[in-house]
Amino acid sequence: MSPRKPSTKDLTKEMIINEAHKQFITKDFHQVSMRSIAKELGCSHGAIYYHFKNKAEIFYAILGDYFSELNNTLDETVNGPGDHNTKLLNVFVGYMAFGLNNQSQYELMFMIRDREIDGLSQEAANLSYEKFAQSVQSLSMTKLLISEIHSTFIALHGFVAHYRHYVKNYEEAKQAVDAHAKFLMKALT
Amino acid sequence: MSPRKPSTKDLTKEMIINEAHKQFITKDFHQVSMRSIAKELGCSHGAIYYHFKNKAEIFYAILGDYFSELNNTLDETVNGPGDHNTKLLNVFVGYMAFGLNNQSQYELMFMIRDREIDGLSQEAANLSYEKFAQSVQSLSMTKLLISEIHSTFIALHGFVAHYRHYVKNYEEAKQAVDAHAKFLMKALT
DNA sequence: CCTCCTTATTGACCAGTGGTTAATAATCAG
DNA sequence: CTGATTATTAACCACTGGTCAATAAGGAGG
Repeated sequence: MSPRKPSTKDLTKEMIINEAHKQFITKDFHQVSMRSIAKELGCSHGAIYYHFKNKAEIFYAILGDYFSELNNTLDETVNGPGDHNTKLLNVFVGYMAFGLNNQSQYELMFMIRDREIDGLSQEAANLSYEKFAQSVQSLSMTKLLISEIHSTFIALHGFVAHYRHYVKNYEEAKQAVDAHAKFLMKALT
Repeated sequence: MSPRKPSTKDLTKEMIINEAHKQFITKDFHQVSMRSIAKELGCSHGAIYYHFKNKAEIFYAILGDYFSELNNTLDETVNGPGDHNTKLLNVFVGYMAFGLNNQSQYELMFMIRDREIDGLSQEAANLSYEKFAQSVQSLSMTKLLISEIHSTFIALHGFVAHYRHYVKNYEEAKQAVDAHAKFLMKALT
């Protein structure tokens, strides 16, 4: 009745995710194909479908870590040193830096709304936004409108969505990031 | 030496563009295929390649009109009635409305930076941005920083990029559009 | 050891994509 | 009618995501 021992080193979910992740760092979702993953893993692309029901599922599995990273960055900024205004500014900078340093991932996390999301990535995105909203409110001197926080988020999102075509990482857009963060500070006070 | 008369009704560039445009209204760039265009036109998809060197060229040909429309909307708002502040607000609202009412087109105009742009769409996008920047400055009471105008544009872009996943047109996001426009007004004053 | 059952994997297949190209049909000029 | 030019087709290429019958690999029980 017992199944085959998983100890024998066949293809594992982990191996697939690792390989997909590896390629995902330099290519985007559409450029990483099931066949390119299989080829690098030395198996047929059909085998992958035994472990994942489709391509999206592989990449959604990867995104979990990135949502965590984004949330942690947020937490660390909020709970870190400095006055409220500085922290708030750093929350903005941190968000943009994350987006620019993880462009392929950011795209899948917040930009692609592929056919029939299982709500998987969608839910995590909403959670991240909630955390962002609460952090911004807690760091603000005054009571903010929900729409103000939302507009702020959208403005940050717009920055990442725009600059990812022109820079490879945060470093290359540092000045613009700072300016945008200050612009948003002004809008909130 | 003269070629065949173009008067005979074969396949024309115009017919192809019209059909592509027609499908482009309800589907996005990736969903409209050379074969779907050819099928509707009653020709083989290979024939299209005689008139256009590739798929992108067809769609870039379409975008010209949309850039014009966007620019015209901007002009009309600036030269229309109302005080400066109201006009400025309407510039913001107009931009977002355009983006939400022409989502597929907006995507190609400002979001997709496909492999090796000929600078075709890129250039038009820059021109549109320049027009926007000048309009905003001319309507503003104070001298604005370039970075402020840029941040404003990016915030508008972010709004469209975000909301296009949730609404079908401007009407459905009217409230949020207004709030966002007011938010940006606050940031600029 | 041998059979049975489960799991994991292959490779052929499907329908679709953008793009190329040799052959050919259609048309015109001389 | 002949020859040149243009426009079109259909077969082809190399891809994509996805499915599935056949099968290899291994463990459990007799």
